[in-house]
Amino acid sequence: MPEGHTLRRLADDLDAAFAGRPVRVSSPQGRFAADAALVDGQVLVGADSAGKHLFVEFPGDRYLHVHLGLIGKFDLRPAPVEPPLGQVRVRLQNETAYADLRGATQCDLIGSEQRERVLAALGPDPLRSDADPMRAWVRLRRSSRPMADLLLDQSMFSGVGNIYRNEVLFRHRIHPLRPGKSLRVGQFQAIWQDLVDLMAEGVRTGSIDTVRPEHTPEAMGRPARVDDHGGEVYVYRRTGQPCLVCGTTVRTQVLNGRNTFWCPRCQPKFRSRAVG
DNA sequence: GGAAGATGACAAG
DNA sequence: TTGTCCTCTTCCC
Repeated sequence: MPEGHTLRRLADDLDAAFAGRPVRVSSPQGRFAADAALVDGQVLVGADSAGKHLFVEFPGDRYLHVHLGLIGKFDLRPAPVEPPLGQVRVRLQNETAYADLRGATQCDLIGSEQRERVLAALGPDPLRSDADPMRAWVRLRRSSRPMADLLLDQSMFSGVGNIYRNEVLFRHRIHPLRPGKSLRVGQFQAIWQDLVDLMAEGVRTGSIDTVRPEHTPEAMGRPARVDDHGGEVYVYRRTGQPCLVCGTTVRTQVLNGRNTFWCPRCQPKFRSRAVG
């Protein structure tokens, strides 16, 4: 489930398990073998995340840079170490724990200059206290692109993935196709603050829960239900089911290759501007 | 047992 | 817009 909160948790967990001690670095699958040899046995300095990127630091200006993509996983387990199962691109291990990376889109050993380049390409990250949302606003307020599109653009907001974007649009009653520039600054600020809160909660719990207390199963007298991804949501992957708020059937459409979900009643189509 | 799909991001046309 | 990469799970026969 690689959205920003997943990467932040992963960075924190890897840091707790490995930082400050020598670590064995290997590539059972082989694709990372040459790079692994360069840092094998060194002290792991620390792990950090930015947006959906993970950086594991080694001495001598070296960073293991990982992007999990759609299907990547970095599984951390306590010792004893088990033989690698399947395609393990990278394994980190010490006396107390080991972590296996599989299916990542990106996995490279880079220097700080390259790392800076990656960071520079990212928009403000709702999980970082030093993020400046106005950087996103100045672009968004001039953009005709749909909000659904803008929210997934990592140079606009980093760390936001498909679940958070669909859910935050629902929570603010904004139609996915509504152009960025039609938003008022107050709406933008509310969305940003909501992302900050929701994603911080995601880091705490490890799941994406977006349903407000007044709409929970208990409050609405519905049977309890938890989605595949471990939390409760309003619209994400709820195609054809009744909206939790108004009962209207949740709709879906592929937009820019990504599944988009919304409630046509709670998120009414914006009025097109009068031509003239 | 095999196809399809998935919380992502690219390049090519 | 389409194709491609990467791996695992779910669904259908």
